[in-house]
Amino acid sequence: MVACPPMKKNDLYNQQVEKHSQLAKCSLCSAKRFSICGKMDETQVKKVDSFKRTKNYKDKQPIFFQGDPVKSYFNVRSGNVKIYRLLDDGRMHIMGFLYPGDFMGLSSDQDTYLNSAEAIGNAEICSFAISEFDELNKNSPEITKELLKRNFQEIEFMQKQSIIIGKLHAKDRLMEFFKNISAQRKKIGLPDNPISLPMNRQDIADYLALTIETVSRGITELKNDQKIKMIDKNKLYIN
Amino acid sequence: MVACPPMKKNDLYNQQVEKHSQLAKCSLCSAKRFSICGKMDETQVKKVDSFKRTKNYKDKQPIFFQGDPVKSYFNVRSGNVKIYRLLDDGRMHIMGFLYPGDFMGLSSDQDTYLNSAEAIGNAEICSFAISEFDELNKNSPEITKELLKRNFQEIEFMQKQSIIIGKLHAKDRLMEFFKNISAQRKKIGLPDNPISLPMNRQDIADYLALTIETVSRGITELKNDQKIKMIDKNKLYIN
DNA sequence: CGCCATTTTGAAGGTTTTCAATGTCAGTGG
DNA sequence: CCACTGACATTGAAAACCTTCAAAATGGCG
Repeated sequence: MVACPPMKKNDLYNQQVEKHSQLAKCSLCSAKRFSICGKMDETQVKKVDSFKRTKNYKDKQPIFFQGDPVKSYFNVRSGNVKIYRLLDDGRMHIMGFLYPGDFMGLSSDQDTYLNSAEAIGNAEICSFAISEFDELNKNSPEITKELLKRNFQEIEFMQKQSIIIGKLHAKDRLMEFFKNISAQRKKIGLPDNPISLPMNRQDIADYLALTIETVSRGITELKNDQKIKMIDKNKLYIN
Repeated sequence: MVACPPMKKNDLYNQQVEKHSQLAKCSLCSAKRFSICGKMDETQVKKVDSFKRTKNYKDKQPIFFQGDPVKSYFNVRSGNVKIYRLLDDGRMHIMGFLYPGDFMGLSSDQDTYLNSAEAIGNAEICSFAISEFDELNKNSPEITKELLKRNFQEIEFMQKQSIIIGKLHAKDRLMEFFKNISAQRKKIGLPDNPISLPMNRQDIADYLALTIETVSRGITELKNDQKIKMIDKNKLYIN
């Protein structure tokens, strides 16, 4: 039910383009100040710069799969990522959407990923071998503290999300979803209104625990209620 | 919607009975091996023993309120606790039920509690002033590591829970709920079948995002389907 | 322009909620 | 001892909301 089946990896797997090392330099990273790397001192950044790998992913390209052994952690440098789990019956539940600066891949003590991750649109993702990152973390209370803080923020966000999914009607879930995107965009220096939706309707449905039809109808009704104004299919004002 | 109103504290607030210090000693604590304290060395336990306070709570007695300034962290020594949030419209969403050994009160960088906590039945709860606990934590990588691990476990549990709430029908949510209780009981050395339900039907409803009527009907159907066998109202076999 | 994927809309059906009533049980007092 | 009470739980019927299945509309791209 909640457990997960072995996954069929799609054809896009391992087709990411490795970025030229000069362009990938941490000093040029626009996501640095929202990233864990932003909490590192110069020596640590230099070290990260040496062992990290940066790749370009295209829309729907997988980053890792649930069930695969954990070999790397990842940081979103640009673009968006969805974290999801496939259920036994084939349905998908999306745990969250990541933005530049978000870190992924860590877990309690599992040696396999519990969720899958794939790019939404073009995305640049840095990866860190666990041994090298753990080494860095072990010797840096600052990094550990930042990880702990991000964990708490994630727990708090998930608590809000569980209320949204558990207690709100479709229209209200959508409205909260748009507000969350707006807040996230503000946090990373993007305009918070209007907002763009990097994901498609099916992804929104799988995230809010609705069907694509209910999402579509909800958006139509929010438009009619003047709560939002669609600029195009993936861009909207929040009133 | 997801934000929280100021709460009316009920009459039971501040009526907990402080436990005689001899009985409360950490060396006599049956929850120690499931607690953070179980990861501490002798010196640290001695220190905790000196600054902790242990109180007895009765059913429905509040431990802390959402919106109150964070002054302490807490550890469940015996009994059960519910962590919940009150919504603007008065509805309650229960984030989780705690068992002996569970730690609560930490947050990302908030100075107020985001959730409320209250005892379910009789419970013994230890409290630690944040300054003293933070001091201990700061100087102990072992404690920090344990906190980080517990955080990850919490995130992973919440991910499962969001799938349960978002994707399963009432009967299946209930079944997963019973299995989770069973697993939790096993973890702390209680018989995992039959299980007892410390919380009432309304709490189950507020936890699983259902109504009390749907919970009641679901249990009746699970009985008819021979999935469970009720021993009494709050005790059941899982088949 | 035409194709295909995505999105929207429609109508019927299913699950849960709501509102209302009944049932159960432990505690209390006559 | 038994009726009464109040809290909690169960059951019933109608209504609300969402899903399902089906079809039409939209939009990007060769």
